[in-house]
Amino acid sequence: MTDEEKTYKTKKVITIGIVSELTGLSERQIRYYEERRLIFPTRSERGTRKYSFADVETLMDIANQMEDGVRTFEIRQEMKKKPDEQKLRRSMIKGQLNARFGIQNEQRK
Amino acid sequence: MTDEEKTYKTKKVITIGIVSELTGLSERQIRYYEERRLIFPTRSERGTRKYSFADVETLMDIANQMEDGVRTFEIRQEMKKKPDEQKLRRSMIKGQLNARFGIQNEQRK
DNA sequence: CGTGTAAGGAATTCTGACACG
DNA sequence: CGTGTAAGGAATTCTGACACG
Repeated sequence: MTDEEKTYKTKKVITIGIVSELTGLSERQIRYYEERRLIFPTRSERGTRKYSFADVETLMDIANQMEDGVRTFEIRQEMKKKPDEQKLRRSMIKGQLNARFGIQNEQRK
Repeated sequence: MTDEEKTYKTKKVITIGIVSELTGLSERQIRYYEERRLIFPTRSERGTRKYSFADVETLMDIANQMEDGVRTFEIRQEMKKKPDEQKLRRSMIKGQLNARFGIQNEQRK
């Protein structure tokens, strides 16, 4: 993945209405998952939420887990354990990887 | 580039206000370039324009050319000649590539 | 707990037009 | 030709709250 492609995935440019279309979730649900600290959109200058494709994917994952009866609290716990894109990115920014690339993103436990 | 990454680049999910922030162009300019048939956003159900990252890049290219005094008419001509991402994509959809990958995207003629 | 809804306001987007040049 | 702007309407988004459970 080049830097440009990485940007496409993580740049926050999608408004909540389109995220709703993309995920099938209601805006209410999307805002609630933010309140529960499962996703972290940025804000535009006037305060509208902006999401990335990575956020959209996280939301679809959340939706699947909610269907299975998982609680938001539990989903948050699980996200802490599994290094996902967000955490991977964070460590990349810290410049402390380059060596370990074996981190996996298991779909089902 | 995987299919997913391709989607990130070409999926139309960005509203005109954010495109304006990203490119530094006014909404008026962006709509005008569409009128001049240089970009082709899709529309949401209620009619708001949606752009892709590829569109944003095209717009930045257009902005550069406009600065150099190139007319919209001439930019359109040039886009016809040079196979850019959009055309490449089109031929990929047709399934008729896989063999030729030497198409270049010259920055300056 | 997770989500729907009505409420009111603020910001967004749209179109067609006039303006300058 | 390319772009700014005022105009009016329609759609979007935001927050805090009540509701059910």
